Amino acid sequence: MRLSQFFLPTLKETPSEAQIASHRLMLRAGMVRQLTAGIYSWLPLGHRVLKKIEQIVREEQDKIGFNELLMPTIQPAELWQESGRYDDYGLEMLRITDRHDRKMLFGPTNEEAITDIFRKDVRSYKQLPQLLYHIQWKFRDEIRPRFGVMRGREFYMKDAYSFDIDYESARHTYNKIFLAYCRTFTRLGVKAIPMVADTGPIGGDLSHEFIILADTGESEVFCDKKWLDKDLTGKGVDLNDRTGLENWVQGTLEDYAATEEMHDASNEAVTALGDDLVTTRGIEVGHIFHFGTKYSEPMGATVLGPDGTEVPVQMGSYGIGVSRLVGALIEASHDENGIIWPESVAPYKVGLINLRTGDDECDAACEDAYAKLTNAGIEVLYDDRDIRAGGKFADMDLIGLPWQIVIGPKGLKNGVVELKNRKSGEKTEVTFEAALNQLSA
RNA sequence: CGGGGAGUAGCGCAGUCUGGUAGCGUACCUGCUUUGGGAGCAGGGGGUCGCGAGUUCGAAUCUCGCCUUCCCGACCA
Repeated sequence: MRLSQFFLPTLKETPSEAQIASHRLMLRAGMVRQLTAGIYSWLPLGHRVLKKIEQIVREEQDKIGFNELLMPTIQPAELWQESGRYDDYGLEMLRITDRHDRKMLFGPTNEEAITDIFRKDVRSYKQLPQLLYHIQWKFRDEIRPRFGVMRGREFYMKDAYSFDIDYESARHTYNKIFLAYCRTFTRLGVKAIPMVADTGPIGGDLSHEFIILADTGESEVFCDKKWLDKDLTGKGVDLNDRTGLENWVQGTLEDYAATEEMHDASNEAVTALGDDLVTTRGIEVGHIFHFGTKYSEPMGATVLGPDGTEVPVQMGSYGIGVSRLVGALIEASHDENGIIWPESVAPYKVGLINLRTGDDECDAACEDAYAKLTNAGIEVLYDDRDIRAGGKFADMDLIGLPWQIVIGPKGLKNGVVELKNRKSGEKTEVTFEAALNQLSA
């Protein structure tokens, strides 16, 4: 993409409403613009990151056998009256009325809707388990939206739902999701620590939150320092081996980690840690629940078992805050000059900087580099704008692409370009071909 | 919802106390000179001063009401 043809409204100064790093940087880097409190438009750069995160989340769901579908954002009130949550959910649910005076709502989550889909078409235990998910916008009318996309009212979430015949089977599904989440966050380039969680209004008895450690996190968290460099990729774990997977999950959860609500300072496991207990703040980016028959029972989601009796199915739901992750990743990775994207979610892999737009030799070298990078399948953002070098450097650091290739008259005289790593700040002078090779690797 | 800020050009701000032609920086447009980490000079465009009432000869400024937004707290992917 040529920057001259890209909508990238970067800001030199921070709009006064933005307080925390991710919000400031998302506005300055031209990723989002606020429409009203807690509701944002995603500009091209932000949209690319959102879609990259979404795709990684999707791939890891698909790998454990979940089926993607898409449910509506608007739901009828009756469904929620059936589950009993229409009254329970409170003011956070945005309620609306259609032209026939029918009560509708903008979905804050989809347990009811998915249960309705399930109950209409699944009749037998032989059809279980059913593993379904979608990635869709949600609306929760937060009392106080804040921190940009981290606590918006409208947000993009992956929510998965499972239906199993019994607890053992449901627990296996839970374990699969647990592994998929560990892998998802690892691929996103962050450490998200699973912590035993309060099940809250969704209910149930088995639940973990995945928390990214960051100073600006919303809640205080406590964990064994072993978590900080623990491998969560679950290499070699066989998804079909129930016992093996269960053992891996239990082994992983062996070390202490708890959110503020669940933390118990007098617990033996905590006191034994001593200085190895890390106290910091965290951002919740995922939450998984097993809640049994909480919805299947009132809503009549039953199947016939092998013995011919009708049983309510065992359900679970599993969420990842996709739009929140954009902010959370920035909180976890930035410096005074801007964002530092992990390569897996960067809007482009490389920024190509033409230091002297308008200079024939520079333009030709950059055009050649742009074509070669593009042909090599490398996502490149080419800054061909006719502005001074300083502005290009500043913008490129701000938007945080992992690599920069800087081409200017001085380097060209010596047949070299500058290759800069955004994260380490390391700059090397190499031939363009060497840079291309390194980036292709 | 309780407490505390803020609404003046795209963004950052001054002006409000003490009423009298709406300003500065930056961004934007034109020209010239520049060009390796946010250039210089000259010229130029852009404002219902959040909205509505009121007081006054006259309101960004004073009074009343409303709206929006940000921060702290209780709640949450």
